[in-house]
Amino acid sequence: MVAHMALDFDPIDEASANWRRKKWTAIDAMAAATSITRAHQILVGRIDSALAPLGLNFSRFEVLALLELSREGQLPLGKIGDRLQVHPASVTNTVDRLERDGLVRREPHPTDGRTTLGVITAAGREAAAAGAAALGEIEFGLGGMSGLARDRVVESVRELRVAAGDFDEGSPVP
Amino acid sequence: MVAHMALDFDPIDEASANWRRKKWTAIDAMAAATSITRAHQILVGRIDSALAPLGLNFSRFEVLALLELSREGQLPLGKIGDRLQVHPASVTNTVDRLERDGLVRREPHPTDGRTTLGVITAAGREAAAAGAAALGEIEFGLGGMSGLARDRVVESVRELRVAAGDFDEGSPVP
DNA sequence: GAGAATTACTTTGACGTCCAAGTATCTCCA
DNA sequence: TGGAGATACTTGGACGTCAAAGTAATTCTC
Repeated sequence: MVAHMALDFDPIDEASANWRRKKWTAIDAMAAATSITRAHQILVGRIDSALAPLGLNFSRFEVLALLELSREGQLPLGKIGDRLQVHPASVTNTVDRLERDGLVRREPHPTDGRTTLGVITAAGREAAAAGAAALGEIEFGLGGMSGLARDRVVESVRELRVAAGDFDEGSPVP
Repeated sequence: MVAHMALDFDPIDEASANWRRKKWTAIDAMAAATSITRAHQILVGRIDSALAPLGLNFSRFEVLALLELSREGQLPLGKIGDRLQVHPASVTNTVDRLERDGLVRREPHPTDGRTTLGVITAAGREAAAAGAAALGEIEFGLGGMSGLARDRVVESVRELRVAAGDFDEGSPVP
């Protein structure tokens, strides 16, 4: 984590004022984008700190959780990338480390020679549960954000995710 | 950018359902954290694409914009890190590249021998303006998110930023 | 006023992400 | 059925971020 000095003003408000003075455009968008960037930074810092004692970080935990929650405890690496929206090379890298730590193992796909399956191990299941507990404990780094604000973030970002083509609209809330 | 397949369901809704089934906790927080993570990913992708033709990326642009908006067009590197909330080593790295491209130059601080100033050059000012225009054009990657949603994100994240100690509360909106 | 502590920046190393290119396998279709 | 194209994963390179250690200069303190 970065050691910061607390400012005596809201840096985003100040940036907005400066941009306005400079007559730059899309100031509301700038403020929102900066907010999301900073929020992400705060969350990753808190989450990685909470997972570090378990030998995990957010990426590794996401893969473990996805496998743990899958029906068979295994998924093709490509499927993992699709679900987590990360690059295939990142999946390879993450699974390498999980495999090195004995939390996941690779297996060949029974019928498709191109495909590699990531299979969660018993140790992996334990790590996933421990990670979920640790993250629940710290509310996924969202401490300080109200329930209403959390809901609004989810709703607001859903608009963006739909626009980005993450999924087809109109899916029912389970 | 990662090439993704559009899913026919909302992956966050689905994850929430799975976590509920597993009796894991803080599901609302998980959904909000996942939303912020994904939003950040979408924004960075769009923003970096828009800035790439200018030889910039978001980090570099942020430094340039900060300098361009500063009173003297120059700031100590440490100040830059404080404002942008990035690690000193990252500032060094970013300024290295900006300096290599002639958009910023380093100068010794006139009275404090420890301090290095980042000074924006004429080319840097042009790049900052061009970057701001390019980002305004794409609304900072927020295309698809309504004005109401953007405002709500800013408000919601402000709670988190205050909790994280980014700044002292109660600063007036300029 | 000399040494200790602090501050500012850089360097080094570990890790994560992406792109582009490479290898292996499968699918499609003439 | 055999080759072109698509698909799945890995590798190598570039870049960004952070932590920790190193260097240099300033400030504090007795």
